[in-house]
Amino acid sequence: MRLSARTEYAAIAALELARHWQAEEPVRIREICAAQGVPARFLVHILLRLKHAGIVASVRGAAGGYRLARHPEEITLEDLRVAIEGPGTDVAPVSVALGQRSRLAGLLAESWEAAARAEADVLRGTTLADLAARCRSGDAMYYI
Amino acid sequence: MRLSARTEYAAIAALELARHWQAEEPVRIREICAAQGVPARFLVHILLRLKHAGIVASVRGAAGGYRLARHPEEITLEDLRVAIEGPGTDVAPVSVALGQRSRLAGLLAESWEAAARAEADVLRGTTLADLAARCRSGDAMYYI
DNA sequence: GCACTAATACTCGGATAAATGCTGTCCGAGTTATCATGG
DNA sequence: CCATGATAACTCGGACAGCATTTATCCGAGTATTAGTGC
Repeated sequence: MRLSARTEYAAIAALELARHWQAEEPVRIREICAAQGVPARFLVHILLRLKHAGIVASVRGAAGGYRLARHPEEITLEDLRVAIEGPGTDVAPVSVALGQRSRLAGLLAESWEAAARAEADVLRGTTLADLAARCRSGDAMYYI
Repeated sequence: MRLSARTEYAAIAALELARHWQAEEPVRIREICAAQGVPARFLVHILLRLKHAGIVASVRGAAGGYRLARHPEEITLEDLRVAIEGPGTDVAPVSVALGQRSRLAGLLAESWEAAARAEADVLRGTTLADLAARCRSGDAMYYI
């Protein structure tokens, strides 16, 4: 239920990259950290994971940095979450295991997973493009 | 996103108690463990938390045990979750903290919390009575 | 048959320990742009 | 003006340490039922 700091940092960094989507030059880690207050040495490894997941692309060497590998509209918060935490995360491993022999535990496993699906659906509905747009135009409209 | 084993065990135990809701005598820990394969010494502390949360009532002494403190229809999976994990669990503490100064992080904090709310809503819609009923009558009807 | 005592079975709650994962740092290596220097 | 080499800036990736949380286990204490024992 609680997000790991890694995942949060990943989203912050990715959203920062989304803001610079139109720019030519890649964004350096130092810039992200300066703007958002994220520990730099830690962010390195996070961006590395995002790169391996195909969400982010990197440019090496001086004047290098990171940019989004796909259009911001095609990257959702759920993408970022599974990129960091891995897809193999069972929501309720104990219930699933016990559910092999106990009908009761099996029912619970289904319920937990239904809740997790609801959460994932919401995250899948939020793209980086949405957030970037709301970030620019003070999103007073969302607070009616 | 991943449930703690404690929470899963709590739900299993509570659902087992719900099945014996109509019985006079309380259910002993050993019976729950025998039926569901939960470590006994661990379940003691879990039931203690559920008791402090007012979800479960205990009868001390020989022939003692546990029973639900409320009607199974008035106990949801969300109740069990907050009883075990505590209500003070921020979903995205980092984003909330950074959101004080960064609009970007603030937007993310809202998004994470919206997803968490969706999940909590599903859990709030599932009562122990529901699950107990489905547990008795082989719930083939749910698999259309 | 009755009162009293001992044994038993259960809950209560804290202390403790091992395992695991999270968070963050450090360091060396690889890669590229930039700049200085010499021809 | 051009070529070459040094330097700086950045990414890559593993190793590692400190810390917190999780997952139990253990033990003593409290409480009520039950069985036994003596009168």
